[in-house]
Amino acid sequence: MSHPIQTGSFQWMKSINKSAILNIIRLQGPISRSEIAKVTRLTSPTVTNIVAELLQSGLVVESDRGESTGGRKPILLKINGSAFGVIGVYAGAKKVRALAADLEGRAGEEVVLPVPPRPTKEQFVSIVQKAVHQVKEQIQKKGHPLLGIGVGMHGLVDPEQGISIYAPNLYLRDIPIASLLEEVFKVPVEVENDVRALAIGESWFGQGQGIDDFISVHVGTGVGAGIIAEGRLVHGPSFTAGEVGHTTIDARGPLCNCGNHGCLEAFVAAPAMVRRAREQLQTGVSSSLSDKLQDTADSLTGEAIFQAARAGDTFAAEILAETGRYLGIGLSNLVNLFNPRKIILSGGVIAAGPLVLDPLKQTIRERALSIPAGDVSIVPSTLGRSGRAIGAYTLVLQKLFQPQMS
Amino acid sequence: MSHPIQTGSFQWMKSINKSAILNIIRLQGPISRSEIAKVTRLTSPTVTNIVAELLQSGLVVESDRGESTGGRKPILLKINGSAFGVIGVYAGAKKVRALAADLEGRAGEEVVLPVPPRPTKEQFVSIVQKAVHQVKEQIQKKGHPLLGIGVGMHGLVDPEQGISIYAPNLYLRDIPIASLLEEVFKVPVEVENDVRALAIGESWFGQGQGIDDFISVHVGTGVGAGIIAEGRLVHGPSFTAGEVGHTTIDARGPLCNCGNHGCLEAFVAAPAMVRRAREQLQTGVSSSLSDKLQDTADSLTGEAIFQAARAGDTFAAEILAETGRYLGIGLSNLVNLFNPRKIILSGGVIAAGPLVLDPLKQTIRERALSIPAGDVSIVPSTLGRSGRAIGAYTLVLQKLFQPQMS
DNA sequence: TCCAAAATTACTTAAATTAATTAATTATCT
DNA sequence: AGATAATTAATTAATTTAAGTAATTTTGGA
Repeated sequence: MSHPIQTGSFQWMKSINKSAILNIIRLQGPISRSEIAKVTRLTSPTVTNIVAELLQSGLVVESDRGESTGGRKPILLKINGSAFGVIGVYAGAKKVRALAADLEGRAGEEVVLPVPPRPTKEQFVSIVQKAVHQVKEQIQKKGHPLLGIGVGMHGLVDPEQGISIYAPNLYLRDIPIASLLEEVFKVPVEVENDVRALAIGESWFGQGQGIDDFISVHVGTGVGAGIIAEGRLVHGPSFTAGEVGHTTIDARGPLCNCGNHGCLEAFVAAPAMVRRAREQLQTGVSSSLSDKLQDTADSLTGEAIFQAARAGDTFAAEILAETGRYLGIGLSNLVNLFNPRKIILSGGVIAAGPLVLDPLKQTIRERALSIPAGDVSIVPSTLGRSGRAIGAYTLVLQKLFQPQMS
Repeated sequence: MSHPIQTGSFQWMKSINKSAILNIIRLQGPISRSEIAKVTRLTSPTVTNIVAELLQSGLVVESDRGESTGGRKPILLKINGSAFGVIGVYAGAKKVRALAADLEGRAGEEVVLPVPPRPTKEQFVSIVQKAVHQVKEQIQKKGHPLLGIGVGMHGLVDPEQGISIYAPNLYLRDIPIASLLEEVFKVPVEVENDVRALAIGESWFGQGQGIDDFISVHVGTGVGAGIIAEGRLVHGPSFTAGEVGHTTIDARGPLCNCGNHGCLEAFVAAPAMVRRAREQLQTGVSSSLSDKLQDTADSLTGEAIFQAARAGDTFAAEILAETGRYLGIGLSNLVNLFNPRKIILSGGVIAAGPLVLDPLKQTIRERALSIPAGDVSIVPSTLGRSGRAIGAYTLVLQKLFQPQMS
C-alpha cells in the first residue's frame, strides 16, 4: 500500500513556512524581511515572527543594511554559515573520504583513509569512525557545534533505516551505519548511496543548482546515477533506482559481471575501458601503451590511457572516443526516458575531458530524440574528487533545511 | 530557475485536508467520520466540519449505517458516484475514442470515430468535438452535470497549457485543444499525452491502484511509457519523459524512423514485428503466413501473426517470442533505472498474451539486476482497448480530487 | 520637515485542537 | 424484561495556533 495521505496541522504549516523562509535566505540571501515576504507571498508580520525564531535558533543572523530605495534601509538576513559544522563521509570500497563543512558548504581539509581488501564489518566501520573523528577535530577547534553526519556509502543502502544493505565490492551486508555512528558521536546520521548523495551535492553546491530535473552520472569502477525529478531524488521501493551501469546498450555485447550481456558498464567503466584497450593492443596495434601490455604490475590503467592520449597517442585517443560514444548511447537512453535538463558527469573516466566528452555529446545529438536532446546540457561536475563526500554532508544540510515533522 | 518555494496559508491547509478526506472516502469508502479521523490523524470535529462541506457540495453522500462494535452505529460516507459526469477522449492518429463516466469511473458506451490520413487541424478538432458531443448526450440523458473533459492526445503535449505541441503521426503542430474545447463545452479541459494519461488511469482504476512506483508501457504503432515515481507522473521539463520506444537496446541494430539505430521500437512495435516476419519469410521459412507475403493488401499484420501463432504456427510463435525477448531487454533497462514495483503492459502486441509475456519475463529475470527484478511484477493491463480514454477522464477526476489552489 | 520603505505591534480571523455534550447501541445486572 | 452501565459516534462549545489586516514606529533620503 502507498504511504499515508498527507494532512495538515498548524505546526505542520508553520514548519513548512519556516523551512521556506530558511531556504529563501540560503538561496537568495542576504535578503531583507520585506523581500522575503514578497517572494514567499507571506505577510510581513508572519515573516517577522518566523525570522525571530530563526535568529533565536542561531541558524540565521542579521548582516549589513541594504541600499535604501527612498525609505528605511532594509536589514539583510543571511545564514549563520560559519557557526555550525557538519560532516560528510564517502565510504567506498577502496577509500574512505571525510570532510567537515559549515552550513554554507565551505569544507575544510579532506581526510582520506585506505580500505583494505575484504575488510570485516568492524574493520570497515572503525575506518569510517576514525575518519569522522579526524575531521571532527577541525570543527571542535573552532568551537562550533556539530549538527550531524552524512554518509555516502557504496552499494545498496536503505536511507530510511540508515543501513547498508549490500556493499558488493566490500563483500559486506547489513551494516547499521547510522545507529553505529549515532552511538559514538551523539548526533543524527544520514545514510545514502554514494552516487545518490553526490546528486544531492550537485543540486546544492554543484552544477545542479536551481535545476529541478537532472541526472548525476558517476563513471568510475562502476557506473551509477542519481536521478532528480521535479526536485526530488528518485529511490524506488527497494532503493536501487539509477543503475545506469547495468542498462543494456548492445543486446549482443560483452558479458558484464552482473551476468547480463552488453551493459553500459561493460563498455565504459574504467576496468572495461582497460579491457578493451588490452584486447586491441594484443592484436598488435602500434601504440605507446604497447609496452605496458607485458607488465605484471597492471600498469595499463585508465589513467595511463588518458596520459597517453594527452601525449598524442592516437590509439589511446580512439579508446577514449569509443568510450565516449558508448557512454553517449547510455546517456541518450536517459535523455529519452527522463527528459532531464542537465546530465552532470563525474568520475575518473570523465576527467579525460573533451577526448571523451566531445564524442559523447556528438552521440547524444545523433541518437537521442531531438526535443529532449535539444533541451539537455551535458556538463562535467565541478565538485572534483570530493564530490561524494560533499554530497554526504549535504544530506545533513538537506535534512536540516527541510520542514521538520511530517 | 525552479518553481517557487511552497508556503502555506489557512485555506491552503484546509484544501489539503479536504482533498485528503475526499480521497480517503473514495479509496476506503464507505467509511465513517470517526474512521476517517483515525486514518487521517485529524480530530473528529475537523472531520465533521470538512465532511459537512463535502456533503454540501454534493460530491459525498451519507449511505447506510455500519456495524456497531458496542456503541452508536457509524454513518458511512461515500462518493456520490453517479451524480456527476466526466468525459475522456483518446485522440489518436487513426481513431478518436470517447467515453462518458461517473465519479467512480463507471463508463458508458464508447464512441469511436475514424481519423482520415493527414487531416487539417480543423478537421481533427471537429472529430474530437463530435465524439465529445455524442458521449455528452449519455450524461445529459441522466440529467447529471458535466464536470470536465480530459483528452489523451497522441504525441507531444504541454499539459500545463493544454496544447498539442507536435503530433507526428498526424503531421500537426500546436493545437490549443484545451481552449478550443472549453469554448464549445464550457467546462474545464485537461490535456495530457495519451500514454501518460493511461498511466494515470492505471493508477486509479487499473493495475496501478495503491502502487506508488510503476510504469505503464503501451506497445502499439510506437512504444511509449508513463512513469509514476512516488505517486507522481514524471513529465520532464519539455514533457517528453517516457520515450522507451527510442531507447537503444542494440547499438548495431536496425535503423529506426527516428534516425537512430537499434531503438526498442525498431524491434517490438507492431510494424517492426511485421517487418521482421517479412524478412524471415522471404528467406523461405515454411509457415502458414508465407502466402500473405505476396498479398498487396498488407494482410501480413500483427494480428495475422498472432492468429497464426495461436493456430500452432511455430514460425509465428517464434516471431512473438523474439518480440517478447527484445521487449524484455528494454524493460530490464526500465527496471534497473527506476526500480518500479510494477510494469503494466498494454497495446496490441501485448494482447498476444503468454506467447509474448513469458519470454519477456524470462528475459527480465536473466538481464535485470536481481534485487529490482525480484521486486517488480510484470502484468498486462486490465483496462482493455479503452484504456487511454479511461486515462483521459481520469485526468479530470484527478484534478477534481486534488487540493484546489496552490 | 516630510516622504517612503522597512519593520513591528496590536488586532482580527481561519481553522485546527481540546474538552464537554448528546446520540445511539450493545452488554450486563437485577 | 426492563433498567442501567459501558462504549462508540457525532456534534457543540471553548481554546489555541498562526496567519492575515491595519495601524504604528523606525529610519534613511530628499
